[in-house]
Amino acid sequence: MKNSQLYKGSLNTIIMKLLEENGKMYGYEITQRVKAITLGELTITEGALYPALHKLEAEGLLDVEIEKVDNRLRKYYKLTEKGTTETVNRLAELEDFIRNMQSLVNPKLAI
Amino acid sequence: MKNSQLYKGSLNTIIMKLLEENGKMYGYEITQRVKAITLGELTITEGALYPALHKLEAEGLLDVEIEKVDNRLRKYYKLTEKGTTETVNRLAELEDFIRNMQSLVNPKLAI
DNA sequence: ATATTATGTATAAGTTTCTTATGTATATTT
DNA sequence: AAATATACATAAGAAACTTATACATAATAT
Repeated sequence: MKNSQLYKGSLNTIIMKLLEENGKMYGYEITQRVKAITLGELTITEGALYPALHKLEAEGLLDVEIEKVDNRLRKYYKLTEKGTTETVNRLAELEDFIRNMQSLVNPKLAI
Repeated sequence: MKNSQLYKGSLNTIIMKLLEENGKMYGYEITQRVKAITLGELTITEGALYPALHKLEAEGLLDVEIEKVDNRLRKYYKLTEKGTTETVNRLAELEDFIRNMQSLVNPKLAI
């Protein structure tokens, strides 16, 4: 909600990294996990999350598996083989991005 | 051009930081500086840069000053007082963003 | 000499990613 | 009984970008 513009473009990478780490997760779980990890600073909205999950699935990067828990629906997502490969690339891109941003804003500490 | 989606949303912060550091710069100079600092990894396109500069000016964060050098036009931009204050906020947001992203992708190293 | 590249600014059309708002449904807490 | 939490979904609109195009001068390469 009050997230800065900076997060724009990073949602897919966040989702894929969490799935790589946890095997499988469902949408609501992802939102809660992100909120916990960032100490409430980053709130992923449903309007951003669900379309993103559907798109990653359509691209063949995620597989979905439906479960019913406590009479409520859950859609568990996990990385496909292609998704696992792509996650490696995305994380490398993220590291480059962070390094470049640090070079730009803190030239003294540039590696 | 081949920049990853991750850079989306970071252009304003980059521009403001460079202006804070260098006093005044013109558009083309900004693109070249960014390319140099990131070792060619980040290329800012004109289609992104000029509208961004115009918007920051319209918001009262930048002042512009036209000069003619070698018979060619240059528009030098510099931070207004308001822009200088806002730059401090943006850089703080960027640090939070980077910290949060590192927490997400590298939980072990979380601070 | 002339064609390409570099310098310098600008905008318009279209895409992607998000926000905001709304909708549906069940379980739990107040 | 009402509000909050859990769980998914989509549609309209905003914002930031990409891609393409346009104009103009200076420098370099063929």
